[in-house]
Amino acid sequence: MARAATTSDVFNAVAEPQRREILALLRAGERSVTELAQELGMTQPGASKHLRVLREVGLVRDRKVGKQRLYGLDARGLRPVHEWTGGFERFWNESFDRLDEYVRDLKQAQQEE
Amino acid sequence: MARAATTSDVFNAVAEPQRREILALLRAGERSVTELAQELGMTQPGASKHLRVLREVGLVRDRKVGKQRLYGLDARGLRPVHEWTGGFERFWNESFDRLDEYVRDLKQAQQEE
DNA sequence: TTGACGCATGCCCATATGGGAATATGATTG
DNA sequence: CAATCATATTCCCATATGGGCATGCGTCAA
Repeated sequence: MARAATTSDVFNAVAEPQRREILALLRAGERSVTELAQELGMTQPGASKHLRVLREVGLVRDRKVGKQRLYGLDARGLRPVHEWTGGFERFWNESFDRLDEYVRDLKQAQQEE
Repeated sequence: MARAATTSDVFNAVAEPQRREILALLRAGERSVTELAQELGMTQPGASKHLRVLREVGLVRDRKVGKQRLYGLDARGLRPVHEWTGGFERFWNESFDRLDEYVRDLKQAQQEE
């Protein structure tokens, strides 16, 4: 099968560093493709492609303004990701005396291999 | 270049649905590879491969117990993902009267295309 | 030592990139 | 209509899967 299509869900769309940069930049407001490309140091086609992915999963919206196309953030799709990871919060906050002990045991066990 | 290696960072590792299932299941406690495979309906090699990815990005720890290998959750790596998405919280919570209006404008603009 | 069991790997395949370059598409202006 | 600007697409390539299957490897029991 190969990997899931990056356009299939938000998790995949956000797995790409440059796309995360785009989203971060769009927090400051709408941008045209060229502006995005310049500010993030990518080519215009490159920006377009990433924007397409983001658009298809609904993380950005585009709007035509003259011959430009302004892209804006629609972060609602990130909420599921935030909530999913949030479901693990108690695990990374777990009292470290227990976690550290656990990790220590692991290392010891591995040394004994 | 092709896509970034899934073992390169947590975002990629978590982009795979089955790997998210594994992590979710491990919240209930350590599991052997076979147990995981059975409970999630995947083959043993399949489980092993996903576990390897998770291990390489540090989301799980393994421990030898007899001829079994117990995998346990180490969710600390998920924190950056949670925080990154958290940086968009105010955008998805943004007063919907404004967002809805924005979206409405977008749709209208698109119909006029 | 020989099996049997539990996992990890290696192979092969089909698929989905992400990047670069060239080009098609759309829209605006003269 | 022609020229130009802003984007989107298309090709082509190298790479990284994820899945299925067979197999190697380490461990424990008889």
